[in-house]
Amino acid sequence: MQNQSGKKQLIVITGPTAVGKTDLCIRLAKEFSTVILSADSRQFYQQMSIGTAKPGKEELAAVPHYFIGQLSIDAYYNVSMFEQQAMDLLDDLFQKHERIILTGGSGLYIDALCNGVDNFPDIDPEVRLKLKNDFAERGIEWLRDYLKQLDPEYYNIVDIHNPNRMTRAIEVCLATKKPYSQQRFGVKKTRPFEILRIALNRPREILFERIHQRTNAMIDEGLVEEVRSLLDYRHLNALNTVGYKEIFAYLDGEWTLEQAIEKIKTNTRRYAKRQITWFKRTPDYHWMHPDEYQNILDLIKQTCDA
RNA sequence: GGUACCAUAGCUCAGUAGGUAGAGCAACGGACUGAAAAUCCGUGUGUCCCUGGUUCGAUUCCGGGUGGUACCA
Repeated sequence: MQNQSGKKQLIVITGPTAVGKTDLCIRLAKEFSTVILSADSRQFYQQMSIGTAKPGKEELAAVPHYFIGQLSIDAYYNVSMFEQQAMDLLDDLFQKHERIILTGGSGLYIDALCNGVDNFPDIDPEVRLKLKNDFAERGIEWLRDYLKQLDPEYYNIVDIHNPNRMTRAIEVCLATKKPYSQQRFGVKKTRPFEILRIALNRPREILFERIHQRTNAMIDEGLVEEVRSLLDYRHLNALNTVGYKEIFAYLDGEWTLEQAIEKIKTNTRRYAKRQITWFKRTPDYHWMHPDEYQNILDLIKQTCDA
């Protein structure tokens, strides 16, 4: 079953939201009697199920899943923690499996596991909070000036319209007392396993139709109630999420339910577009249609049995 | 059936004192290293309903047609 190098294989199955990743992965996992790791930054949260289109009970029972619902809604989490935990877990799981499936739509998380991310110290949450407040009070010019002073090199390449990017750089500078740009290496880490990257896609029109249908299904399954039960946590980052923020606006009386549903569909379409843009820049992806099961199977076997 | 008003981008609409047109939303393209379903940047994609007339030139003015809306019958 192993390839020439004797390495195990991580099969990455990604693609835009609603393309059909879950169904395909369940089928593949059964075929290879293996397990599924999720790289979906919102399905991590225990209390977010309907709105994140988590795999259903039957699916979770059929194949062991990891990184689904392992976090409480108020837990802090980041991509570096994911990299570490997933690497540790893979180390263990590859003892028993030749192939393991990684699926999900969070491109940053997938890339962190495949390529690694640079090492930065943990940042005191108070620092970020203070920067956030200062920015709200003093505006983006202040943020720019601050960054320019701490790290002129990064200032020159950063998107100076993007507060999140600049805030991140500043907090690293403050925590390390060194410019952020001098700690960004972007070196690709080598992994002790082979990685096969597959990106699923469908004609745009069809994808959008699926988003439309799936959003309606979420409402039928009780999305409004799920969101209502999370009202106390609405300020948390985890809930700054398509499908949740729109329903909050409905519960606030800002939009009708119909308006909120339309907004969810629109924002989901945009999210799907951003995902596709992200995946396109990694040339390793084999772009496949989710229905090409045999071709996907052949690709996996070919890569591994070669 | 009559009268009035309307017909411009995917949608809602603005505009052109006659020189082939522009906003919002949608859409499309892009960026991305601990917030990533986040955050941010860029792009107008058009038989100006059809058809005659006037004019060097009509989306714009005039006539007719078609469709829609409102009111009157």
